Amino acid sequence: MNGTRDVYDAIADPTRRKLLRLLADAEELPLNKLTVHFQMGRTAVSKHLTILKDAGLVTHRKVGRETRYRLNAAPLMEIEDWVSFYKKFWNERMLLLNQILQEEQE
Amino acid sequence: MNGTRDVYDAIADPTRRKLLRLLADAEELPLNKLTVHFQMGRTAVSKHLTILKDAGLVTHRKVGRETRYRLNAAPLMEIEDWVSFYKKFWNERMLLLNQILQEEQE
DNA sequence: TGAATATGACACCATTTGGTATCTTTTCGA
DNA sequence: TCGAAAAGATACCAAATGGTGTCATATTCA
Repeated sequence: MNGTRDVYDAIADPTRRKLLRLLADAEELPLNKLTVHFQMGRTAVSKHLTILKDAGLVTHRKVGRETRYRLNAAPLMEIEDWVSFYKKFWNERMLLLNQILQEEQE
Repeated sequence: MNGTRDVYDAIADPTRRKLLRLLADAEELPLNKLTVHFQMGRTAVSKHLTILKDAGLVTHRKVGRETRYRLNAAPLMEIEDWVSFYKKFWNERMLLLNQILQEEQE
């Protein structure tokens, strides 16, 4: 099911962010190749992939006896949109910081 | 305690994102003014604010009998950094989509 | 002073989360 | 053809999460 899971929720877990990164670097990877990079068992990794899939961040296809996963970054646009709203605040903060530093110099 | 809580984790909850937005629009707000915007009780909102505080996304100060909360957007830069890495993927996807649409037109 | 307001601090509870182990099915390859 | 590899499905469990209600404390103000 797509869009079932909140994207914010999907990326909250460090394991899932690492999975996204691995898929970003490798185009397409089966579960067992992904599992190697973690200390947890195959079932746990599979669950995390299901969550990513439910958020639309990952697609999969069966090839022989393995199911290969692929990154779909599109849903991350929502995060980008959301966070961009707050840019002005940390920019304002930067301006304030610069102002303070400048005053100290004088 | 600052930096105690993962920023990704802090923004995963919709209530907490709404809190950030309310603070973004209002500069400074006490707990009771914030609580009005939610269906849950005061204690629950307070807990969410503690989580935001632990992630460094919020500061607070006591004024009389109320404690006023203020947005600190700076930690969101980490999110911005993280998500910007994936921009190229949805851009590539866009390019691919445009290509397909163009082929269909011909 | 005394009531009402604002909040902190707990104790408590149901549900979700993130992991495990195990069993089954499908597929590969010697 | 038969054993091993890959993964799905499921049951289970401890801990975290997101709420609640209640009591205590500090502060305002009539």
